Amino acid sequence: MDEQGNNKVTILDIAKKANVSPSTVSRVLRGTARVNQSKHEAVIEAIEELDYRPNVFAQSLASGQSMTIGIVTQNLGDPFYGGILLGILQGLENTGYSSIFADGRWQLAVEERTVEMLLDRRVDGLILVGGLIADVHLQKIAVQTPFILVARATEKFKEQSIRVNNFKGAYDATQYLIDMGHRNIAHITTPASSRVASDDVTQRLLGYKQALSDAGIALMPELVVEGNLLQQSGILAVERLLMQKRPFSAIFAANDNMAFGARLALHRRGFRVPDDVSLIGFDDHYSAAYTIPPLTTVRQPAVELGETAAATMIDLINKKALNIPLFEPELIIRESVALLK
Amino acid sequence: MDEQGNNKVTILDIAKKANVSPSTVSRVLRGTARVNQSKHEAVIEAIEELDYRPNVFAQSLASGQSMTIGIVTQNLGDPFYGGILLGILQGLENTGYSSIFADGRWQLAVEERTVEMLLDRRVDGLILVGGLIADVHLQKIAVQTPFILVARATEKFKEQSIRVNNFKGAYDATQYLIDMGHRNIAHITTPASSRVASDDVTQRLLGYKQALSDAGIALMPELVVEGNLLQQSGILAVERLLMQKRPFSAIFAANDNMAFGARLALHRRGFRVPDDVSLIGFDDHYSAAYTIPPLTTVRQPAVELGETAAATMIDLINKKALNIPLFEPELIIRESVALLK
DNA sequence: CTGTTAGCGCATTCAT
DNA sequence: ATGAATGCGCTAACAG
Repeated sequence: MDEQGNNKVTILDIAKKANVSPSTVSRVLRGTARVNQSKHEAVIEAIEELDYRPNVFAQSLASGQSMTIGIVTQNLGDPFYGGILLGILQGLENTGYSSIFADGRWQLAVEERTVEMLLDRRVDGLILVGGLIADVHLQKIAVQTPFILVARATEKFKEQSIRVNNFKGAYDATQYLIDMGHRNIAHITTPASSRVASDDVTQRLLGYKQALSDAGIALMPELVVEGNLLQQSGILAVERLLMQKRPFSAIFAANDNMAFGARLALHRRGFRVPDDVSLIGFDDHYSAAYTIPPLTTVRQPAVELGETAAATMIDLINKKALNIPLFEPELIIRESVALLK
Repeated sequence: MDEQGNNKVTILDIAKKANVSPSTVSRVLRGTARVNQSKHEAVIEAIEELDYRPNVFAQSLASGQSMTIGIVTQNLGDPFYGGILLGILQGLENTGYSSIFADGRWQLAVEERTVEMLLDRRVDGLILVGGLIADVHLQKIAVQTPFILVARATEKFKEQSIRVNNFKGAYDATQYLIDMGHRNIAHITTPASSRVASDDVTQRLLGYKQALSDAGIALMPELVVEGNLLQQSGILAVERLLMQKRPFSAIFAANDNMAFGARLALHRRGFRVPDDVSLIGFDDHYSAAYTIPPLTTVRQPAVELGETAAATMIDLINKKALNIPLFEPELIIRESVALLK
């Protein structure tokens, strides 16, 4: 037991107290070499008694390793990303690595500055959750520090990306609507041009198309409208949909946010969900179960993604072989979809 | 312009290149003393050409300052907390300080470990966003590292807490319901016992009571029910409310999550919002505007809270006088409240 | 297995 | 104003 938090205890102090050399202390501390049992114990004891805490800076300076991994976020406050972050933190627990966060706010300039900062701090690895940084820039980073990509477009860096089977998720959602009797199914996606950061959305579009195709339903181009993943854009998308004469009985939105907006727009126009229009989102936003009606959606295993990212990061640092699974999303059936009469 | 990210450039390299001593380089780097104009320029130039990046560990080791402030969160993924974090990040921008995050997950043990980690990393300051750490523990921390409290109960540490006028927010919300003709107004709060971490909620309860009292409306104890701030508990609260015979025409929930749950429960029981029951929440959850109907709520200036926390932290480190304002929340009127016929 | 010797890269006296 | 010297606390060869 100790009383003062004022920690000026160094490795030297405990070396003296334990009657060994500093190096020996360092050895038991890092487990980097075998040490005589009695000395080992003496050191441990001294550490406890003096309440010794290693100076991280000295350690890093001497070893060249910072034992920290940098995490770049874009959406502090977003539930899905939050789940990923949580998973990363859990995955890093008891590994000896700590994490340092920085938020890019979905602004390229901020993100780049952020990464610079992390690199300056000599992080041993980088986990990018979402983000806009160009592949060429990533390539430069790669020569200096290993990185993992989560929830981000990944043509070039598949091997170091944690990926979800968005195609499958979208396919299942669409097929479910078809099974419920719907034929005229609208889809809210994002503009191809802005899909740089999320070919996820592209995969969802493809899944939608494939499901229609497999069911022998012709794709109606007018029923595919675009938004920007924010709620507001779901409203506009539905406005556009309604302005066309092309009828539809169901909407599959590429994410829950847009589904929320879509529902509000439908409501304003006097259409009831699911009585008049069935609705499915994507992400299982944590409000989805508490909306009226509760929203059918596709859940991505956010926490697992994060945990895998962390584990993979460590493997990468240790130059172990990587074997990243493709995660399967899950259709969560709730009351926003009705059988078409 | 440079091409290789491989940075082994030290202060010595640029000293040579600029024909000065390492100390001089350090001086221009830190601006710690006047340096001859020409040498100054030479150093700057060398730095640019060699793309020199100071080694943060060496700096910290030598100076004793880490230039980082630790941030303890509890709710990665929660929009309100996310706003605070964003504000902190913004407030720290261009101050020379960087931030290192850690999440306590609302688990005391995890939180304590987390703080230890941050302390080991010699953070110059600590910002605790929410959290359960006991006051006595905080007291111990205080002797070692200055800290700021945000969104957390704060009997003992008022001077270093960023606070919101929850009383006023709740008062305004309740009064609004009264103005709309409601007399039988239910309130969903949390159990007094679990309010350790959030006397905020207590303040909301008091504001509710005061508004009733000021309007000459007697408080109906049966109309005050308890939840745990999660959506699910809002459902249960309404169930309990409905089971009693005591009629009510409006509900003011201590947060939006519970309001969402309440609305779902009302819906299931066949009550419409706002036709049958008016509803107000608290927090301006970012889905609140997109629910059906859009939810009237009280907005806390999350980002500002964070910014203030950051600014205050820096003042604290520099031992400047603190002058923290009490933040005023704002009633956001939406369609979930109707005039009582 | 263990002690000794050098640094890691920078900030900071101390002289000059 | 500026260079030389010293040390921050620890790790990593190097001997023994």
